[in-house]
Amino acid sequence: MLKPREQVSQKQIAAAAGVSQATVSLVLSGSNVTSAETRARVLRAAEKLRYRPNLLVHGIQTGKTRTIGVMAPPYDFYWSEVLYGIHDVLSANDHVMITVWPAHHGPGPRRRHGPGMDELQQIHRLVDRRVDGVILWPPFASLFQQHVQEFVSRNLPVVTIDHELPPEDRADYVGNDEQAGGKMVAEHLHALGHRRFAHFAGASVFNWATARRSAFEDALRGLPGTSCFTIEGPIGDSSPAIVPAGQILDHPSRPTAIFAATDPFARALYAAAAERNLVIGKDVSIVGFSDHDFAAILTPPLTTVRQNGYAIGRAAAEIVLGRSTGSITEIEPQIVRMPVELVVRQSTGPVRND
Amino acid sequence: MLKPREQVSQKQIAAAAGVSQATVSLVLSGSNVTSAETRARVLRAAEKLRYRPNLLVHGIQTGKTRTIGVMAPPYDFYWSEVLYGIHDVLSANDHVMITVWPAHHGPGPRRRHGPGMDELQQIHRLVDRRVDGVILWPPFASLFQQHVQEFVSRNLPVVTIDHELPPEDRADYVGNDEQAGGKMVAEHLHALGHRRFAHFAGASVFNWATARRSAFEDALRGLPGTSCFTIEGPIGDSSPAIVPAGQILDHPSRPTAIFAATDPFARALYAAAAERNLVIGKDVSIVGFSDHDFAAILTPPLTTVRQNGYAIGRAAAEIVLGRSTGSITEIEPQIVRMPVELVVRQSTGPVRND
DNA sequence: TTGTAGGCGTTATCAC
DNA sequence: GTGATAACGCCTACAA
Repeated sequence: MLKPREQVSQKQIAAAAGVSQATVSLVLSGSNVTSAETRARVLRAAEKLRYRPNLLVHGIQTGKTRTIGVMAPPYDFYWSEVLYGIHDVLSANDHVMITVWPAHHGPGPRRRHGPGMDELQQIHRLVDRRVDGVILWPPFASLFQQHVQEFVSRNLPVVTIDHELPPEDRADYVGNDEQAGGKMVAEHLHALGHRRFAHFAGASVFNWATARRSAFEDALRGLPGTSCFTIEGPIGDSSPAIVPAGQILDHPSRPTAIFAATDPFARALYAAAAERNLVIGKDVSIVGFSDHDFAAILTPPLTTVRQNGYAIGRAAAEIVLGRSTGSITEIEPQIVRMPVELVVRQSTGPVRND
Repeated sequence: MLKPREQVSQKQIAAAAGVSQATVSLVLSGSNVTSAETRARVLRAAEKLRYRPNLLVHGIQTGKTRTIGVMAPPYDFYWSEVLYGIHDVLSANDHVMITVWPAHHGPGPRRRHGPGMDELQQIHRLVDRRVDGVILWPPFASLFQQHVQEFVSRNLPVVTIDHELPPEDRADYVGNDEQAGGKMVAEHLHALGHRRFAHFAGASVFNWATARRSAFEDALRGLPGTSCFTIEGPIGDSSPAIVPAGQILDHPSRPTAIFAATDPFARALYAAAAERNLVIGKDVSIVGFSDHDFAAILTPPLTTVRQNGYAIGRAAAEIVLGRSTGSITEIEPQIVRMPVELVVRQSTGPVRND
């Protein structure tokens, strides 16, 4: 067996203070049963040796590691905000997070031993370290739904963000109010006089995408004289979203207003519009979703639906912690839908009478 | 003591397979000393019970948790790339990272019990979980240098990114070749005919900022007929960098070319220039540093120095792992300077003859 | 080939 | 007021 790094243990403090290890434990855990002088000697020795408790031990004893697994990368501005939210709540509750993701874009061949093998390994890294719960982002939750059972079957609390799993999966959910968002967009554009719409939808494997889509389409159906077609974009936005973006603009009955399911999709529309010499906000109005950091920088600045990633992250962390500590006891999945807000900028304008 | 969550242990497998726990351990560790049938029975039982090893135990036994502490937030595009790089190397080596940061921007009063208290707590969260090493970003390393001793004095390998600590701190270092970057910028602008320069410097508490600055200033000193003044910007870019940006543009001998120490600073210059009706790339040339995701979106697209955050992250992770596993034995700090690359876009142009 | 026993760092229970 | 001792899950001599 490997030699453990020299570590200061209670045993050494005991030796230094001339008491038993059990006494050291008592003193350090703050109990009042020891004599003042013993206590002082022990504390002094502990400080001098720079003792720090071993949470691994505490973990195997109590079954709680005060550690949460987070399967969500700093994918973009929104997800970084989500991570900040999770982090801050965990920190405030003396917890910590282990972050694991699918591999990014390393050099060399991407070895996979079958679909989802990476993800299964990552799950096991979390389980083997006995995390108290996990938080998942949509690509994980939707693409690897079977893997979620690895957690649930071990009674590990699971919270998904922006992707609601079926109730039998026993996962809590925190997301944005997609319903309200889609509706806001429809009403905003309609109020500007638009009647011919298009929706540049997110991949239908994602709950948020289908929710956003149906909310928008449903709202339009309630508004007389409107028409709308929908084109689905790629999964992830590294893929060439410009192709479907072009298809939308080249559509026989070109829409005067387009609702892009994400800000990056909106960006693809900007590029496609530029190629066709269409002026955004005049020839065609565009709305995004998320209010990414770049949304306000685009020319023209993008009208979009602001999601509060930070609040989402906080809510998710609060739920895992609640499950882990037992302060949340309901068996039914908890559902949180965070309000969103329409941020009107210059990419939307009144319809042109042509 | 709290009741541990029902967990599948080797004991239970032993009971199910009708052997001793030690035998289970032998089989699961892959040794060949057991009979084929015992082995099969044990493995079957383990699988049925969905056994997973407990790395906490392994950690207290071997002193290695296969976990690295990362004190670097997904602060912006560059730092997210760094995190991806760290993550991928760790994953490939069956390690995992715990990410801790200073608190973000939570609601309510930000309670601090003294300077750097948050950070000390975060450090202890890592130490108490017995991480095998840590990676630090500049604000941490520069602002809390004394805290670094909390790690070093416990023989924990420390790698800093973009901020080189003095050798006595025994921390390895990975950063960008600031020297080369600053020089590239000076030469690029000089070649375009510029002679009156300004540098919008990063806060001097940061190594990268002073390195960038002196590289630029030194290079200019070698180019005849040039002049340059420098104004230092705020720490972090949430602060109003627009004020010093304006000072630069309002300077009595207004520079025709400005080197901003960071892309966000360049952005502040864009805003200040717009207020003054200066056309960027014509009236004034601007260069940034980092090649953030927004650099190419700005109008005009920003000329900047590209740093390879992903490679930086990978290098840092490789060094901590090397230190932790003992494959790196040198006592002197390891130093890695990653090459950078000038990305010329439209924010720089030939000097105007006015 | 398999089982017993000691130990890793800590907490909690029980004597003393 | 303090010190043995068992227990947590696992590994590893060593014994059978």
